[in-house]
Parts: sequence; C-alpha cells; structure tokens
Amino acid sequence: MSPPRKIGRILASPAVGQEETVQGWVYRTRSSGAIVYAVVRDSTGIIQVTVKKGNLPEEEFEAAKAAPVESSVIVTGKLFEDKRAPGGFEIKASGFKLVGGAMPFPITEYQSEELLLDNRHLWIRSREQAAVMKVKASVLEGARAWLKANDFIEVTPPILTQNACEGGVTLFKLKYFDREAYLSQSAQMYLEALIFSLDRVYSLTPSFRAEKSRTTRHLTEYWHLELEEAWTDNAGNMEVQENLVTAMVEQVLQDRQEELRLLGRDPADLREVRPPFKRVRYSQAIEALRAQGLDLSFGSDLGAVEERAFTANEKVPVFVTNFPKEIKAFYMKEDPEEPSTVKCADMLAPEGYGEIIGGSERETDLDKLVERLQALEIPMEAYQWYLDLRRFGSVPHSGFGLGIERVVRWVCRLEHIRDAVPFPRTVARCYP
RNA sequence: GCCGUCGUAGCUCAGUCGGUAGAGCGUGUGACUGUUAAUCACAAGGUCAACGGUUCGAUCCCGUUCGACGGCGCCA
Repeated sequence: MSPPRKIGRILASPAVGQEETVQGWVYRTRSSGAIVYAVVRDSTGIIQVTVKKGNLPEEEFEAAKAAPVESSVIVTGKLFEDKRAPGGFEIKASGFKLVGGAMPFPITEYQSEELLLDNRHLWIRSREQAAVMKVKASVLEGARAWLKANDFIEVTPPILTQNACEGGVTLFKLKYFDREAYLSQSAQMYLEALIFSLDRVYSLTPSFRAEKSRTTRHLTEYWHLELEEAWTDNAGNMEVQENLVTAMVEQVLQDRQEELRLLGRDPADLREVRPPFKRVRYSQAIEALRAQGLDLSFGSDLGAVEERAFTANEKVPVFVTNFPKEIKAFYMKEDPEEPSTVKCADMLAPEGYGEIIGGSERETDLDKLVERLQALEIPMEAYQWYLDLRRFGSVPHSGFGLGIERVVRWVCRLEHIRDAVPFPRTVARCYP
C-alpha cells in the first residue's frame, strides 16, 4: 500500500471523488452544531476537512469537535470540489483519528515578538517559518551544486580553535581541558592551508561571534560559507562570488517561487540577479554618498546607514572594492595601484539589506604580514602555523566568507535575520 | 560598549489626575447541519515584573535591579 498523499500533492492533482488520507495537524477548527470544519495542515499545505455527525463514528465526531489547534490527526474521506472551502477543495471525513491531543496552543492571533521567540520551537510550525527554511535549503543546494560543478572541494575545518582570526572581533571563550580555546569565527586560515593540497576549497560551518550587536543582521551563531582558491587574484575571486550568488538565487527561483510569494518577495525581483554585478571603488562610493548629502570622509567605514543609502534602489548586489587598509583585516593584500587600499571586495545585497560577502586577495609577503600583525599588537604565537604557509611555496590566493542567513534574509525579504534560522542565537537569546 | 522604548488576566492591550482593575482573543459550559482567524449566551481567570522609598493609602510618583524589544558601532 502506498503512503498517503501530502496535502500539496492532493491539491496539485485533485482526484475528486477519490478517497484520500491526510496525516497532519489541526490548523484551525470551526464548529456549527453537527458540522465541524477542521483545517488540517502538513508540511506541504492546508486543506479543509468537513466532519458531519452521522458520517463517521460518534466518538470520532466528538474528537473532531474537541480537537484543539495543533492536535495531530489522521483523516480519511473523499475529496470534493467546493467553492466554500478555503483552497476550493475539501475532504468529507469518514474517519477522524486523533493521534496526539494538544494543550491550548500558546501562539494565537496577535502576538508579541517576545512570546514568539520564547515559543520558537512551536512557532517554526508556521507557514512563513516553514517557507523560509525551504528557501534556505535551496540556497544551500544551489551553492553546493555550483561549487561542485566548478571544482571546489568541500572541506571540514575545526570549530574549536586557538586563532583569533580578525583580532578585533570578540570570541566565545571556552575551557579546553587545562587550556583556553575559542569557538571559530572563521575557517579562513584553515582554508588557506588547505589550498596547497586541494587548490579550490570551501567549507560550510557555523561561525560564532560574541559581538554585542543588537541589529537586524547579526546572529552570534550563523552559517558561514567560506571559500579559498589558489592562483587567483581579487578580481577573479569576485567572479566566483557573483556566479555563486547567482546560482543560489537561481536554485531558489527553480524550487521555491510559491514560498517566496508567501513571504512577500516577488520572484521577478530575483530574476534580475545575473553577473556581472556592479563594481564600485570605496573612494567612488564615498563620493557618491557625499553627493547624496551624507557626511563622510575617506577612511570612515561604510556603516549601516551608508550601505542602505548606497543600495536602496538596486535590484542586484553591488561590489565595493579597495577599502582603506586601516579599516580592514591584517591578511588583506595591499593594492600596488592604490597602496592606501587593499585588494578586497564587500558584496552588498540590494534594497539596503547590507553586506552578504566579505572577501579579499590575501597578503603573500611574510614580512608585510608580520608587520601588520605587530602594528595591530596581535600576539604572534598562535599565528606561527599560519605564517608557515608563506614560508613553504606561497602562491597568490583569494577567498571570501558569505553569511548564509544574510542571503536568506535578502532573498526572503525578512525584516530580521533571526527569522532566517529556526533557533536564533543573538546577544539576548540562547533559548529555546 | 552607547542611545531609546516597554513590562497590567494564558495572549494582545486599555485604564486608574494616588483610593486593590477592564475589553478583545484564548479556555470551560451550553446553543447552532456550510463555516471562512464563524456566531450567540454564561463562567472561570490578576502579588498590575521584583525590591526599596515617598504617602493615611502605591499598579500609578521616585530610585534600584531584572527581563524583553528597537537603533548605533563592529562584522558575514
């Protein structure tokens, strides 16, 4: 016997008059005396089940009448087309089996953000949350498919580390037996080591940042797609970035248009995402923003306000390149054509969603690296293995890190990044 | 780290110019054979975040603490 059809399948190819079985959860019930209307949901959709007294055993009718929201049920009955039913079809129940009852569901009509976050383990049953998770799966699928097709090898760097990759960024410290260690905030240095045997590598790992950031684009734990390739300069790496992001978006467009619409994102917006993306030098960006009336000088970083102003009217991501050396990480390569800047690129999502990728060509000169580390007063002991990479057959190489949830936030038009992950970890929340 | 807003029923909120509190939703009971976040009737449900101060009297005024949310900086 074949398994019962999912609701989405039943609605996509309705077999009117045929008996169907639905395994799902009570989404909503209404009762009108001897008729109970139970809207049932599963992972694919919702359908109305009409339960009439007399059409099924008395105790099953009573069970349907009393079933609270989110009770799990198995319903059997024939499918009918009916304009009065939400979605246009309904199942007239000949059987209604209560599998698991439910307490009064804490999430009802109007709810505060706090309650929804406290009850995240239940809130993820909502259609919006489910849609986001499906889009995210397609983003990851699209990324992996493109990377495989382009000869990037997935590697598995450690999460426990003793390296503070970017100096300034705060780390989660933990006890590692009788020593200290940190949760990784970036796999970059490990990926740099791996290119010497594998050439083109990437990793998909959680990254952890103990930043006390209260914003709509920061998580303390997020999924980080990092990539490193040997024999490539910053310009070549930017092509990888725009092609990869385009592939992610294309996969979403292929699989998840219905979910996008549910979330309020018009798929047509995303069809405009194609390489090449616009490239703007930092100095030009500053000028353009000044022309808009913003008060900026060369050397100040682009903040949230500036990023928003710069990309508000874009439909496609934009690269900003050649940031001043002082405001960027120690491992970024100086640009010989403009030595006050480094060969780096930030990819900014359109519509003001902000940075989704930070990438650069890496400094290969050992002395310059040491100099930068000293200037920033970064303790050198933990970096000896990293400096070794410049001592043994150093090659030009470039790479970047991409925040998966930031991409999902943009693609799904989410107000807050925490909705791009089922159980968000932020500065104020580590539960549930 | 900085700035701001909020905490009253299970939930969303109103309210008390300082005299111990109300609505809607949800829940319970009953009615209803075509509902669309159904409707109608009745009922239960409160240490007004915690602690301290002022006061005859504080949920309300003042202070402290805790919690939550929003924004900045920093980043992906």
